[in-house]
Amino acid sequence: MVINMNDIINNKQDSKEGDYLLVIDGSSLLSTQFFGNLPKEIMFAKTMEEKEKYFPKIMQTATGVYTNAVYGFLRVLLKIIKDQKPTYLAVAWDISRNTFRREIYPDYKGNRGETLEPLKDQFKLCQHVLKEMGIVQFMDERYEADDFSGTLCQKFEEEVPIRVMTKDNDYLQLITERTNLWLIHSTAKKTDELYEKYGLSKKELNVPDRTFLFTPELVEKEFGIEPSSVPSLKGIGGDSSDNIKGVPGVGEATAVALIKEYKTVENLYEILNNLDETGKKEINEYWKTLGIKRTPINALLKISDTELVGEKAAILSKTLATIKKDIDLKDLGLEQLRIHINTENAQKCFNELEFKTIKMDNAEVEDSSINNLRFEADKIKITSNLEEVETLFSNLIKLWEKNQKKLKKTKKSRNDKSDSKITIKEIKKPEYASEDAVGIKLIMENKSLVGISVYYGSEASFIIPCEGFITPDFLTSKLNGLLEKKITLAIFDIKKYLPYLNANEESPCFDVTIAGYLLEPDASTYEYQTIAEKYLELDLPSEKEVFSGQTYASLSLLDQDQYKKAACYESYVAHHIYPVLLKLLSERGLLPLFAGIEMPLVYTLYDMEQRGIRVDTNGLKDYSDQLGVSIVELEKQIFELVGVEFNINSPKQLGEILFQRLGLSYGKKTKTGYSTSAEVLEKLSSEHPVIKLILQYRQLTKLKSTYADGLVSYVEGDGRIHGTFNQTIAATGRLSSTEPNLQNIPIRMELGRKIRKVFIPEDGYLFLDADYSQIELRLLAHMSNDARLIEAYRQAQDIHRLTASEVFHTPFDEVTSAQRSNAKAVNFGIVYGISSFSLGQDLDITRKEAEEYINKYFMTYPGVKTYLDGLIEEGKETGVVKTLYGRIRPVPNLTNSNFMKRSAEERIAMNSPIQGTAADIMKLAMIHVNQVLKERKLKSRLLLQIHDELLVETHESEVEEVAKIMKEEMQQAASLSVPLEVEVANGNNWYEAK
DNA sequence: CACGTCACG
DNA sequence: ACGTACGTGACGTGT
Repeated sequence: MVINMNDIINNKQDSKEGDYLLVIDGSSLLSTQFFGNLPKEIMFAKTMEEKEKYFPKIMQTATGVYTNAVYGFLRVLLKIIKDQKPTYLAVAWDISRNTFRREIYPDYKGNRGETLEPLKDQFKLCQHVLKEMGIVQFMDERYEADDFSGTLCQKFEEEVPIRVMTKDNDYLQLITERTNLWLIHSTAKKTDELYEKYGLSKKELNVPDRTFLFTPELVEKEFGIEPSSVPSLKGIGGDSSDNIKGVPGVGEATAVALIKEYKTVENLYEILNNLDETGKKEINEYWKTLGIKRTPINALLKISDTELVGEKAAILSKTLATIKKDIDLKDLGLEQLRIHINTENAQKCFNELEFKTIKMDNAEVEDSSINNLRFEADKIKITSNLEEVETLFSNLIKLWEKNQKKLKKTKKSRNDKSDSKITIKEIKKPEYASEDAVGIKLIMENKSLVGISVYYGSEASFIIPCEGFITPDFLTSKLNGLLEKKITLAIFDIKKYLPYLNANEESPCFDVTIAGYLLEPDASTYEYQTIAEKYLELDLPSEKEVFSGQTYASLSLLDQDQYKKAACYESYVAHHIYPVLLKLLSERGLLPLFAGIEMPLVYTLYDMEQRGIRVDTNGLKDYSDQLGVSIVELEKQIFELVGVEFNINSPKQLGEILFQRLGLSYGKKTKTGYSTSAEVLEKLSSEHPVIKLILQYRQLTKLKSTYADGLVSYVEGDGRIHGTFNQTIAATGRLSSTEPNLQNIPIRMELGRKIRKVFIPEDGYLFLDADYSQIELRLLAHMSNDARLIEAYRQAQDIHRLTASEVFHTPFDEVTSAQRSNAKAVNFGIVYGISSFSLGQDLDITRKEAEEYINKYFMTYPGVKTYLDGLIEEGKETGVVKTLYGRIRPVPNLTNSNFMKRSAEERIAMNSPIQGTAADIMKLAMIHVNQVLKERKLKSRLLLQIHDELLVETHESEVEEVAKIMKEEMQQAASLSVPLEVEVANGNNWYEAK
């Protein structure tokens, strides 16, 4: 049977979305981006002098040209071109205040302050860049951006639908069925609230971030008036931003109510001017029914020769607020606005402006070069014939060898450029072939191998189901044969297949999933579909999509064509992606980390999972029963106290009981109701005796469901739990543990801690537990190179006490335990990327006091301050922060205009290098410990890693030797400017060994 | 399937 | 202008 590869690789569908014209109010967008990308010190500063102090912190080029606004503008623009895909584009600018409106009203926009110095020149700069990019722009001394926008709308809306992007709401008047508005808000929250209010999905509407899509209907719903009434509304109510006064004495609410009723200024005065005294009284009464409180009729009818009041003011204000739609644009045609970005010029500008994180190719504005992968008409052979399979493999090996010879001839030796500051101790590690790998997929069903798919170019691509003479063992031996020939195999998630793949640390196995993870550690998945799309620009159906609809539980996987497809896709992508990822890893300095840490670690983790950890199932059941008894008792008492039975586990019901039935004072609220978190409840514990019981109940049910009962279900036939360690989840480089999570077994509370007694070693064995002492703070000392912190650790001082002594101005020996524990919180806070707000909350002190602590801390350890600031700087410049071993963490939001997002990213930038380096070091230690144990043929085995702790099951006869190995390997995993301390303990269960 | 809550480093 | 600590995973509830 032969499958044509064209049937398998579906072409990317050219989803033809509707053409439309996008008109951007450039001045609006540039100024919002300017303010959004200012350092927060400037936002907080009150006086101009204070603001100026921080101008040097604004993004600028090496020569001191401010670029923050232009940067933001371009990012937004390119993102829109990519995501919202406009067909035509025009940008309109305000370039002068001397517009025709000033001729009729000299105070027009008279209330505007001076533009901030750093923004001034960016208008011209931005216009220059757009010009270079080939984007059509409109600007003129006499007209404003809105007049050009209005004119463009008028001219083209019959030809093509239009979107106008601005932050000024006087543009609302331009809205029609054909012309919609993207109104820019300063915060995402505002827009989200609006979308929620009207039950709209941002995603479906496909709108840019922080903009709300206004249609005529939505204008009507939100403001109660039609778009065309907007100038009249401003005619009455005025517009403070443009210094349009409206009718003096009439406020905004009244103006809205009047325009809602009369639509235009003219209609309103038509009636008002023809009223007699009784008519005025009647209309006053009528207006009251419209919700108009203070009667504005006198103000509306006021007449004066000297002042601008009443109708005269209304008419003038309306005129000023009316957008001009008939500027003569000569013979401008729509086609002249079609987007054709001159990418070369654009990239040149970006380089000049030193925008390293904006690349033209982000925008996908050009037709991405036709993907040659799509046109391969490769053939996949499916066979379970022994003879055929043998031939396929031997042909594959011949082909490989031929290709390698070719490659070696043309290839210059690759320099693994690495900027990691520490060399990785020599261990066994794989050597990968240049640019060429065999893509392999092992097809599993119920944890057994049912076949493999191999992809190696058109001449050696096949699927082999396990049938007849083709056994799992046979396939294992064939794959092994490839590895012995040093043939590089590219596979997704190798650890999953190690039962059938006899690979070890030195095998040239390239785990595509892990490579994807190192290149982009905060991605959500690394499935073939995602990887193919990201790096090969190839659109494949995901495994899920392939399977959807037609799976037959009764049939074995490989009897179903769609399973074959998915297997083919995966080996196909693995093969094609190898040279791409290898190059990227090399370019980004990630190869030493990949080959020296992550790949060898795969086998260590596999060993740990295979070994599993023994559990005293009876002990676990007893523990569960005891908890059960206490829970029932607590339940009874709680129901008695509140006088009604309810589900205590339901935050909804509990909230209603506590805060409505019992009337307790609620603190926080969540999206869905009252918060009943432990934090909130603890503050209430004096208000009602039931609170303490509820907290106890929570504690016990958690222990019973998650730990006691939860763990029992994971114990396998051998009396052990074989959990999974995930290597590609945590964005910092840490491991994660699932099914079950063995990294969050209780320890902080005694009751929970007791559960550790059921984790027991094999008969004749003991547990050895080793943990790094304060590894993150020590790394902070090393990485910041702060003299004082380093000295303190070299002298083995109590770091929390030292910090307390300095921060609280107390002699070292007189530091109280409360001071020490506060200082400890500060130390932690620093590692997490501190904010005074949160530290204050944590310590229950004011924000100001917390800020004092932080300031004192930074005065004590000035190197730390410099280091942390440097991390943010580095992140802004390069888009990533790095660990000592070169592991990267993207931090794209350091320039986000949303304060919250930006601040969160700053904390990430400060924390990730530290947390990540600790993870790197621990991983190295694990590989070493595992390797030494095996080399020395010891019976002891590594079982668990809990971030800074290792648990080993040690044979009684080996305790001392293994304790020494652990301590030494962990301490020597990295050589830093401060010592790494490791504490080792042993015991007959996990409780004792800690 | 999202959310709230809580367990760990 | 925003209302937060960094990094995880499992459970129960309620849509």
